[in-house]
Amino acid sequence: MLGHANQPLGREFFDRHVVDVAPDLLGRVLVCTLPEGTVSLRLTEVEAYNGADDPGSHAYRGRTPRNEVMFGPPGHVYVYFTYGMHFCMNLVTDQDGHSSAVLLRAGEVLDGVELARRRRPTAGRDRQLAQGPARLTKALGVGLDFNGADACGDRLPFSVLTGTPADPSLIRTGPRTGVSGAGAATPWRFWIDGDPSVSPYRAHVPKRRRSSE
DNA sequence: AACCGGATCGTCT
DNA sequence: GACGATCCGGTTG
Repeated sequence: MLGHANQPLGREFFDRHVVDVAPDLLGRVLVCTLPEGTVSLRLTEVEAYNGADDPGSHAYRGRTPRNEVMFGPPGHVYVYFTYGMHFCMNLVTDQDGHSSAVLLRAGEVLDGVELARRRRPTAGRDRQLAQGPARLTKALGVGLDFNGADACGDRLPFSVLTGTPADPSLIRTGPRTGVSGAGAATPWRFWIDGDPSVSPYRAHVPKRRRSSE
């Protein structure tokens, strides 16, 4: 039954509450096909961001040109640029008008390991190719130009396949990485326990102000 | 393995 | 004008 394991996920998959979609994405296969070739990966770590009630979300303070896509229909890709050099990628969830999305934090590269390694020459082991949200986008070849792209249907470059959903008993949850303030407490980070491609947990550490002495 | 600082710029205050 | 949903290379234990 191999064919059954790789059906594309339709828009209805994403048209649910972000906290339901996020763990359900674990084990799914994200495919990115560009002129240079295809890289696919099995999602192993994600984070839920729920715009309306979530102080950690980019959308919390309302609609801006950057977060526009989060407010649109589900199944689309929200890409943002951060730290002056990195891109991170989300899949928009919930109905049109809501502003929630799932940040893709890590994955295991399945197809296109060679291409991914060309894009990430500093990676050590293969498991590190997409270990971390900015590493994941780099391995896939994703930049700001794909903000707003549709991840459902037959359109390139993205599709999300059913893959083999993670065994629910292996799914762990915890606080989100890099989120400070009230939103930090909510355990909306999901990962597959024991998977080697899951990025090591780092608690948010506010940058210290240099004291005057 | 853990910790530190530098890189680098769009976004919002 | 400050800082971020980060990564990397260096150093120290």
